[in-house]
Amino acid sequence: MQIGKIARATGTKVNTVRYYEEIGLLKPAPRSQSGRRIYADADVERLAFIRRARGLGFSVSEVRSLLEVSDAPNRDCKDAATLARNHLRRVEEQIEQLQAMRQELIGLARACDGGTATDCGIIGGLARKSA
Amino acid sequence: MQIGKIARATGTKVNTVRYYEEIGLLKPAPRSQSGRRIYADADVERLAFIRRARGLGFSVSEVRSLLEVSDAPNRDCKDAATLARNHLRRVEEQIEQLQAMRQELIGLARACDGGTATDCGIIGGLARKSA
DNA sequence: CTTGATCCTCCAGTAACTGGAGATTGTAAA
DNA sequence: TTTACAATCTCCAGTTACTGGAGGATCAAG
Repeated sequence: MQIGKIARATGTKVNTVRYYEEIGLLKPAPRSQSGRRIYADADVERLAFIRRARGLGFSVSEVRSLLEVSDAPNRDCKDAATLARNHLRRVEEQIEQLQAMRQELIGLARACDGGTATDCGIIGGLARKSA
Repeated sequence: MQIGKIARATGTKVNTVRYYEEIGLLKPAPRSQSGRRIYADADVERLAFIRRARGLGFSVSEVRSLLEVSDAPNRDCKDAATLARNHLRRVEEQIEQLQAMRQELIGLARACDGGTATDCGIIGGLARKSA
């Protein structure tokens, strides 16, 4: 299949597929006579794997590591497990940060009574130390 | 005061202060004879405002708008309120997304029994559609 | 008079794509 | 057969919000 099809099959943009090849997540696809990339079913699976990992927030370099493990079936998966655990921790930290932001934003919004900027709790809250 | 001091006072890097000037969040600071930027107390407050807004996740362009409102004391603050509400919604969406990721990651991690890559629930979970 | 700390400007790099220009190639209808 | 249109190709610039560094001036202290 050509690039458009594998892109559609995995919910990826065509440019992104080429980008993944460029950075080595996908190996260079063989070409047709006219130079178009040709993909096999296995490539769809690999790309889907990449997309799922990215969708879970793994960085490209982490995905690279995950693919390495995946490509070596006999390999111990502890690297993958470590990656996943660390990533989970990061995600949880982000959640906490965002929840703190949320609380502050709610506080700010509550302090806004719809008057002028001087009286506005949002502007005022940002301007004073006790945000 | 010079740039190092205002930077320290607001927990900003020196380069970042210059960057904010470059993109117009701070107006060009007057210079000493030798060309060094000179700041007043009001600039500390403005920079602190910027930092707090950024810390709450507002984008630079949103901060720009918030500053505009803040700079026009008689202006109706509804633009600021709208910005804050929209931003709050974005933050909440992000929290939800991250929580979904978190659940999936926990599921993946649980499926890993520490064996080889072939049997690993992490690799397997990423490889199969039902992640 | 020489450190060492600050400051200056300019520029490149980060992450992970995304979009577009300009040129081919493939296909299908008129 | 021509003509149109879709899909592909390569290359390159732009996005966000900084961050870090090179290379060079300036300043205060000892």
